[in-house]
Amino acid sequence: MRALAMSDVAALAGVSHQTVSRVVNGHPNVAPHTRERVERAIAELGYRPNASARALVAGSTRTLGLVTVKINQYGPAQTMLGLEKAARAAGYSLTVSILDDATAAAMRAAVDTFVAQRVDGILALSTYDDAAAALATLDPPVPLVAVQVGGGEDRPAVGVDQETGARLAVRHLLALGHRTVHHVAGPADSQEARGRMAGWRSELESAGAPVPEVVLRGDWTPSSGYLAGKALAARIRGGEEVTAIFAANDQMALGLLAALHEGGIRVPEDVSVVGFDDLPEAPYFTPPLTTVRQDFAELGRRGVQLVLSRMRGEDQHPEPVAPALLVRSSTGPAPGRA
Amino acid sequence: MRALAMSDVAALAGVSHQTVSRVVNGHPNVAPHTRERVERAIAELGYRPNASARALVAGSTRTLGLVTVKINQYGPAQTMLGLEKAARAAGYSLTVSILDDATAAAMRAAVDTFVAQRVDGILALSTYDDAAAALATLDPPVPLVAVQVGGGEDRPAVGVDQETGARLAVRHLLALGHRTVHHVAGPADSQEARGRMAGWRSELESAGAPVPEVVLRGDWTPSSGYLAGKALAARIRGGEEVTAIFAANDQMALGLLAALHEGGIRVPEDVSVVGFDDLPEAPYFTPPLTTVRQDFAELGRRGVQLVLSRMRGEDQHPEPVAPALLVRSSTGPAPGRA
DNA sequence: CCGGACGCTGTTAGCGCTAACATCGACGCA
DNA sequence: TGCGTCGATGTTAGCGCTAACAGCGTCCGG
Repeated sequence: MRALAMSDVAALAGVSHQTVSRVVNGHPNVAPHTRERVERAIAELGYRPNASARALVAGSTRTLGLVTVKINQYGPAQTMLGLEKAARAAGYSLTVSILDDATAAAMRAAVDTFVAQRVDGILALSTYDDAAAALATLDPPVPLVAVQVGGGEDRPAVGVDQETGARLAVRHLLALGHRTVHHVAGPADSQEARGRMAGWRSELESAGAPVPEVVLRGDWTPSSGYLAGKALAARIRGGEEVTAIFAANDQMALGLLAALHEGGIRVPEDVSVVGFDDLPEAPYFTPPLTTVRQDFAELGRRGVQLVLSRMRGEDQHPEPVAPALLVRSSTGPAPGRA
Repeated sequence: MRALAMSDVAALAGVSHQTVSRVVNGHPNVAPHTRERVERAIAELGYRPNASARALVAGSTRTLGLVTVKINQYGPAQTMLGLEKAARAAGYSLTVSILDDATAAAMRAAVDTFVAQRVDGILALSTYDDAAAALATLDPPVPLVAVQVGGGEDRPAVGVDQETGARLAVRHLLALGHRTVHHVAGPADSQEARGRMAGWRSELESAGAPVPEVVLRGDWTPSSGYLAGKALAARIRGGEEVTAIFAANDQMALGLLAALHEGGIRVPEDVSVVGFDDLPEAPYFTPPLTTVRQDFAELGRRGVQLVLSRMRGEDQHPEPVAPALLVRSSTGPAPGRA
């Protein structure tokens, strides 16, 4: 049983396969009643043109490839949604490859598969240095754009402006009268984490506030935030002045909150906490979390827009997406200053 | 500038394109030194075989399509990861289509695109009735398996056993001495939500416990759980006996926890709460949440296994995946019974 | 020393489609 | 009326690949 082909439709409609092709592709110069006969035949047989054959002759699959790493985090997952939606809106399909870790070999294999599939463009989503390094060694014959990771030299990229986001958080805390802001950072090998840390530091510096040691470099998980919270609680009980904490993401902020709560430290009365990401759960943390929101849908849109423009040979350099601060109840005036 | 083809490699290696094909596909009967020459030429040019051309002649793209709806929830997102991983492990690529809503038209369009792309099999992931209904109207020329949604009549499907999961939760609560268990349900049009509700009810019935009215049919969001919690807190203050609550997912349990906390009701001293899903955040809720865990990786594996077996023409009917109860600190003995 | 088998390689056809060119009839204008 | 034009349709080639078959040299057994 051979699959349905254009010639089957042609036979049923009593025309040549080329006429069917013209109807399918909406060419002009087809007599209305011929077009109608062909359309009826298509509907009757349930015919769908074979994309492989089309791709073979057209040299384009109208497909984009997405490689991504460690997508269990909220941010990457949302970005992926945004990318898929934007791709589909532009008439492209998305083929995904979700890697466990960003080794150069795994990246290379994924990109290789995409190249073999003749995707029209490739999107790489990750914030880890490993991924960035692996990307740098790659030179696929189609445009490759990095999402949420500065691609290095001349690799085109889109991202959210982490530094600005962090500055927003710190500025908010300083405005509330806190003398300084402690930071629970993300992993050292994440560009995103470093961006947030850089923003935190530079905002403190430009406000003339002291820059404390980073409390802990977590791994984005609630559990590492919990560890940081335990350490911080001990220091506070030891008399150290810690009144404001900026956690590099909401999940760590959650762990932090739990540890602080256990340690009998009240948020926001004793300590203010800000996160980053705006998880759907964040408004229901105890207390509801002040955080920085990233617009992942917009990021996805720009990512797709950038590959498409590269495919057209344009040399566009999009602006980073601006994040926004959402103030809820986990932040308040510095103690003794209300 | 034409893209690299097999003939370019053949020319460089001084052989026919068919010999290149044999090398690429690992056929025997190629002289070792010829093979080596060809391999060198491939490496030198960075040649990758054109999957479209292969698919055209072989009739198989080694690609699976995944349609899914409302993937912002943790469960579906994790399942998708599991599916991608399992597909890649089996040597298949995954093309995804993430719909905003499960209208029949959108589903049909997505499946149509997959058929045009000549995917070898299709996976449909959703728990909503809309999606199930839309699926029922579809009859693609390749196997279509439903994941996490009973496909109806003869549509092959894999899923987690929601009912058993719910019974686990209820049994745990009853064993702690609670007279009965209240339920904060998920949306009425979700099969998953109904499965959890059915398990809750039947476990209560078989234990001879009274079956209270469902507190509220939420929409999986923390915010709907919060509403339920507000209502419940009011009823408790009004003197009603509510000591154990089973929320249909962790996010709603989180909202519930927040509302209970605000209402001055202690968990687990006054009320025990169980969720469903085991979010990464769940151990860090206040208090850490007892919940039911679903093994999404396993679900993904079975889903892929099922399509593949269908593609081979087998008629396999896999068992549902068994969930497991994780006891943390949000559940305790019924008040006055410690 | 010859014929058949076998191992290696090349040639050919065809997968389903689109672009380019060919054909054919109708119509308008001189 | 004749010819050019144009619109509708058909025919052909070729995209890059694999399967099937053909050719050709080598080696072994009788």
